[in-house]
Amino acid sequence: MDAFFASVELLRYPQLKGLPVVIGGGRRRVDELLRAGHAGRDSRFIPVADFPLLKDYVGRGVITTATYAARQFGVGSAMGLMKAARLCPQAIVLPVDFDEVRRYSRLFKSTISGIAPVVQDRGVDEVYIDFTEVPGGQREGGRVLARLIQKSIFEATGLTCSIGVAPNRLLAKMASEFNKPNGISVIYEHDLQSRIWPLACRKINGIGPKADEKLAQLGIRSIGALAAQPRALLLERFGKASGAWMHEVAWGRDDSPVVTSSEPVSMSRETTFERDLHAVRDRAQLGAIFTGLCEKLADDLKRKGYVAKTIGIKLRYDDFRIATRDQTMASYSADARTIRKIAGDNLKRIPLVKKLRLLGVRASALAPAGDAAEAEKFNNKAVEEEKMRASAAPEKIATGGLF
DNA sequence: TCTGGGGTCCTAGGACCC
DNA sequence: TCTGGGGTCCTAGGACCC
Repeated sequence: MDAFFASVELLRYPQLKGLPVVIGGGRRRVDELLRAGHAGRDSRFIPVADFPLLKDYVGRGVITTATYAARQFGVGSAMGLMKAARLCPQAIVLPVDFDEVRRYSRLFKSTISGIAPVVQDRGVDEVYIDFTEVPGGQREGGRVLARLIQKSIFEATGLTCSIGVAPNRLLAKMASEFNKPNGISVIYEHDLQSRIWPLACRKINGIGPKADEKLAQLGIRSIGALAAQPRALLLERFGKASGAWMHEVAWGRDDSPVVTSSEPVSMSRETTFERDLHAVRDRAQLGAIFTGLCEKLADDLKRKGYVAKTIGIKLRYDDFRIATRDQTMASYSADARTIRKIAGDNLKRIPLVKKLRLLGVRASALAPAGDAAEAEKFNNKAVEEEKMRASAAPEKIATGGLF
């Protein structure tokens, strides 16, 4: 989806069309700003630089999405809002409306599923679609179906998207960037040299800043240059798995399937404080935040019908370093007090000398709530049986084992 | 002027088991 | 004086993605 979060807001406020708008986490909501002295104007649309309480409003937020008009000024995703305000003082900042975003997300995804059922979720604003078995999916190399999907999404939501069509997911993802916004691009296998190889390595989904830097140090800047490397060199520099993968993707090869459903691996809640907190001096405040996170996490688990066996915590110090601690419990749980207890134990295992910036709680080793109850019963039964065996034949335990 | 929140996957070492 | 070869599970950290 094109500039998804921002586009959703433009549906609501069409008068903002063409203006630089950025969506990001503001700490103060619009109604608070009204009270703060903007009653005479429509405070929703006051340029960011005009806020007397700019810092309070944007806080430590970052940009989730910027409209294309805002991108002209060099602002973009993941940039701090304070920095964005300097680069583009006339930008209008709106908070993220997650409910609305999720609503449109469901809407565009169900529109796609109605046309092409093999769809893989890739977050709120992105999917992979398998055209292979869709009637007409091969016409004009997939362009006809892509056009139909684009049109149907626009009719259902009023939102535009960009579609890349290719023989595999890797190339389709890159192709989707070629013609933004509201574009379609079709890539064939024989386009590899002319259209993929000139691109920067960073354009490969899976090569991030670290790998890119390492490649640059080896003088490898384009995908073509990467493809030209001896496989052995990549294996040596990036390890067996990553090296082999890099070689494959540079040659446009990817046989990963479009996966239509999957079980969640973890759920988490985390929050960055308005100011850095000290473990001792701000103990009470920290404790309340911590408990709140555990309660939210327990809620999430219950609402989605999962229980967890492992509870983890994460904290970020004022110097941005991260520490995590995990603990696996004897049984599954989605209970807020249990989570709080285990998370608290985890926290005690981390030295808290520096100030903290972020605190998070994570549940992993998940199981569907019903299954886990069954598994638990089974486990208890197994444990009981083991005890029975042990008491029935203690000498076997004593001599034990193979020898 | 700093730098969100929610995820997945991988690696590497250690405990423990057969 | 010298100590295998599997396997699984757990933990901590890190890269990467939307």
